[in-house]
Amino acid sequence: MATCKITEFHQEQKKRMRSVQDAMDALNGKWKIAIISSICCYGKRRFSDILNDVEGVSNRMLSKELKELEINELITRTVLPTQPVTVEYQLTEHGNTLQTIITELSDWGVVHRKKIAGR
Amino acid sequence: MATCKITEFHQEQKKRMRSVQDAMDALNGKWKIAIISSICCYGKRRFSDILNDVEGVSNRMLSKELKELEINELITRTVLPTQPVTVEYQLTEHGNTLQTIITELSDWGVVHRKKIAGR
DNA sequence: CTGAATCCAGATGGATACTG
DNA sequence: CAGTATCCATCTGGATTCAG
Repeated sequence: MATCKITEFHQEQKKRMRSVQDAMDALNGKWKIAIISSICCYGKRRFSDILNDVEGVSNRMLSKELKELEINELITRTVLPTQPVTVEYQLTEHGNTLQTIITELSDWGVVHRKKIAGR
Repeated sequence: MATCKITEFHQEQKKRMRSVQDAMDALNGKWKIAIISSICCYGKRRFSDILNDVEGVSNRMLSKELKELEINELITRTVLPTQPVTVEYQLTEHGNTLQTIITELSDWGVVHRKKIAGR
């Protein structure tokens, strides 16, 4: 609504852009939000469960994006001493702070879709 | 903080995921946030100006992403009757509703960077 | 069960040159 | 000035197979 009314492209502005980019980097990838949603939804979730929840994802991509989420400390990975091995994933506290943003993105997405396609 | 405590992967949940995806689709691309920030910052902005603001973007990509933003009705494109031609871009009302989200993403990005790199 | 490895097609994006 | 066109290297991601 209010424009920024700045006459130069401030450092401030660049920092802001960098921060947004940092956030986007952590969330980019075709499946990350869906994966987070799946885990969040159940609290804990196993590899094969997420594979089923997230429609269309391949084990290759699931593996890759889970790894990235773990590196970003958004989820934890726990190997259970079963035979054969099972692995549980869950959100970290930090990962849980994403829920606000995901909700907002979801809300905006609804408005946006109506705006664009009227569906 | 609160997990969803649901025992099945509801339609509700899938809708949510789809909405988030719709939002992400509108914002994806390496430069979109930066482009929006540049335009927002000045209210109106010309092609070559944005090209300067957004460090690293090529005219090819700028053109492409501006076009996508326009399709998503986030910005408007106005050709001015000058010689040679100049073009002004500005945020639509709908585009302005993104500012909340961008701010939140930025805030989360700051926390996230501290968390990950301690910078 | 949970991945890693390989192969491969298609998308992405930079550099450069060109047009109205 | 504001793009478009072309070439080309790299990245992405699906399908399939293999391994602990």
